[in-house]
Amino acid sequence: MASRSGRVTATDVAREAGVSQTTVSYVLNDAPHQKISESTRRKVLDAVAKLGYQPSAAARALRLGRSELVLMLLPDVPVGDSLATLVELLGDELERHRLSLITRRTQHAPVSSLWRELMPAAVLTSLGVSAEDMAGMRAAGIPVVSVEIDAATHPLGLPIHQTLIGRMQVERLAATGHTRIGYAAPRQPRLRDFLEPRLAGVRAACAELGLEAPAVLDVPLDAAAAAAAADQWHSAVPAVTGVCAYNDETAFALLAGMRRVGLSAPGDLAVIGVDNDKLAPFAVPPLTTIDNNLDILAGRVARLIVGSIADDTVSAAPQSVPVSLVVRESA
Amino acid sequence: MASRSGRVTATDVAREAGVSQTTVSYVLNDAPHQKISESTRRKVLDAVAKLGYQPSAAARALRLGRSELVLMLLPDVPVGDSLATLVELLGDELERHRLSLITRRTQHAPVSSLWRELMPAAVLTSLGVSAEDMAGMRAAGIPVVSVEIDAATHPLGLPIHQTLIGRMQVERLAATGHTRIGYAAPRQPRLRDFLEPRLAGVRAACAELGLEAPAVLDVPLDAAAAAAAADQWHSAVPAVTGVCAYNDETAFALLAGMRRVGLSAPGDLAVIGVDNDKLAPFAVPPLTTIDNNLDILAGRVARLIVGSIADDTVSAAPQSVPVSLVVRESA
DNA sequence: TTGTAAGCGTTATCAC
DNA sequence: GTGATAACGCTTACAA
Repeated sequence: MASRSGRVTATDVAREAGVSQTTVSYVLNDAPHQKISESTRRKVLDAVAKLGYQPSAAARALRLGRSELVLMLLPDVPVGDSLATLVELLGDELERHRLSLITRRTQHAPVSSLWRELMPAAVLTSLGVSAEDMAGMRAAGIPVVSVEIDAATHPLGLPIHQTLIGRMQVERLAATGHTRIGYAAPRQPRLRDFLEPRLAGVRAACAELGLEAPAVLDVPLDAAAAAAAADQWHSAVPAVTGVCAYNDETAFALLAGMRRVGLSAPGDLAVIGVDNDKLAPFAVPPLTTIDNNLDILAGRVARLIVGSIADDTVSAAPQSVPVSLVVRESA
Repeated sequence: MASRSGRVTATDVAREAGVSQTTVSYVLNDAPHQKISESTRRKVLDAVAKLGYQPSAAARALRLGRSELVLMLLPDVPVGDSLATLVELLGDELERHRLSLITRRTQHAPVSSLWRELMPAAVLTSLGVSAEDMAGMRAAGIPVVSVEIDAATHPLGLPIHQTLIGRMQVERLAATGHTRIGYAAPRQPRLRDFLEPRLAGVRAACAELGLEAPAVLDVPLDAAAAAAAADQWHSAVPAVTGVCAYNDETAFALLAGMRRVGLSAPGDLAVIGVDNDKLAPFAVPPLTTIDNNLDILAGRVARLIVGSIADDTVSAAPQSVPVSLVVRESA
């Protein structure tokens, strides 16, 4: 029976089981250093089941000084397919550990007020979190895992090798005989932070393979504009014959643009995307792309989080996440 | 200065401002029935700013009996593009009201333990939440907003007119001269609950327009399989000339399948999707589709939630969400 | 107008 | 082995 409010509390369970509330807590938390007799344990568990008791997350958080929430700070970019997928996968993964994922845009509220308020069990950052905030969180004992673009500056984070992605795109194009490479960049300035490392990888790979620097053009998500870019690449001298697209979305736009000016892939212009979008197999022609294996990343990040919550030692070995080439027909 | 833990509490602010902790609370909560002198208010706010005080969500939740979390219960289907978008938009919208959206799969944990544990400010349900859970939540005073498929059974929810979507698809095809309609259904049995009302709408519209019942075929996300379906429709007697796809994804697969067997849209087979996927303009040919205006839905749901948290009167007027036809070239 | 004090439901430190 | 008891940080009658 509930005390006076509608809620069933540990005290109610204690009363029902004929033990003290303390004992209930011991049983439920699997006795840190306590020995609970089997009979008591039974009585308590029975009472719990009978009353349908659920501990209050708020009370627990207040007492422990940290909640079971994982705060994910998102950069202020339009969340694309792949980031959305990562969030979803991560949420599922964390759910298995009784953790709830909360996402917040970095810009909407000062980051510091956010973590102070929520006392999250861990914080996941990607971009745009200030060094002070980082330090503050760490000082407060909150494990911070950063899924960063640039592995070098964040040695404790889990890197997505954006640079590697760019490299792999070029390598594929080079392997299929292309020597003059184009890069289809999205227009939104907001994406700059994501774009740059990928483009850097492309540039580096071109240099290493002895190719000319990539011809970078804006390819907005608009067929007409994409057509202009396609045309420009095609009629350059020497002509660009292979294009790395920032992502699959951009690749789709480019393919549509090419169609408008009578160009086809991979004959006139080979196109390779990034993300392995669900629709990539249905592009015309089916889109060759780089899969960043977000499911694997999600699993690793989740494990890293769970681990750093358990151990205080943030031994977060920054394992790089595999990235794979998916060959279809466009490149 | 923090008491002894690292945290800055309202008591610290009080000390700094030279007032009682109560006064701090009054000032910060904008004085329900209190009159605070301007000078005190200033002192408090200054101290808050100086110390960087942030109230503890846990303590507040414990005291108030409810947190500032909004729990969204998701059906156990692979979260597709459109549901993911809804979640994202909703999260952004709720963030503006200082609410945090938490998503959970209905199946992973018993629903009752979830809400009892989190004491959410509101719960958002879509499918697969039992009547008992509903009743339990309502009894506990938690506003429940259901974004349901079937408006009739959930008069307090906010309906997405899935049925209307199906209707509109057929109407477009009929308007462009098609009399024999096909329906491209996804294979996953998990999607049944979403599929059925749409298909029902298609059936109803066919009947009302005096057309034959739709020829329903499975169109999995596989070009080869989709090709078989396309062929079957095309060679039926009388031939199916217009197909409603379950969603844009299915439509993409179908278009790819058609290409394999030398069929083209809309000439041989007109295709109309649902979702207005970002990539729909880049389909070959550009995909005609139904936009379910999730941004509008998200806004309404958010307002409904915020409203029902404020008022206790769940006057949730179930306003239906507009759905619009986006004409491109495929149908 | 401001302060005192009683909880909200846990966990954890002691006694027994 | 088990049980009082004191926080955790906040809101809100009730006093002053």
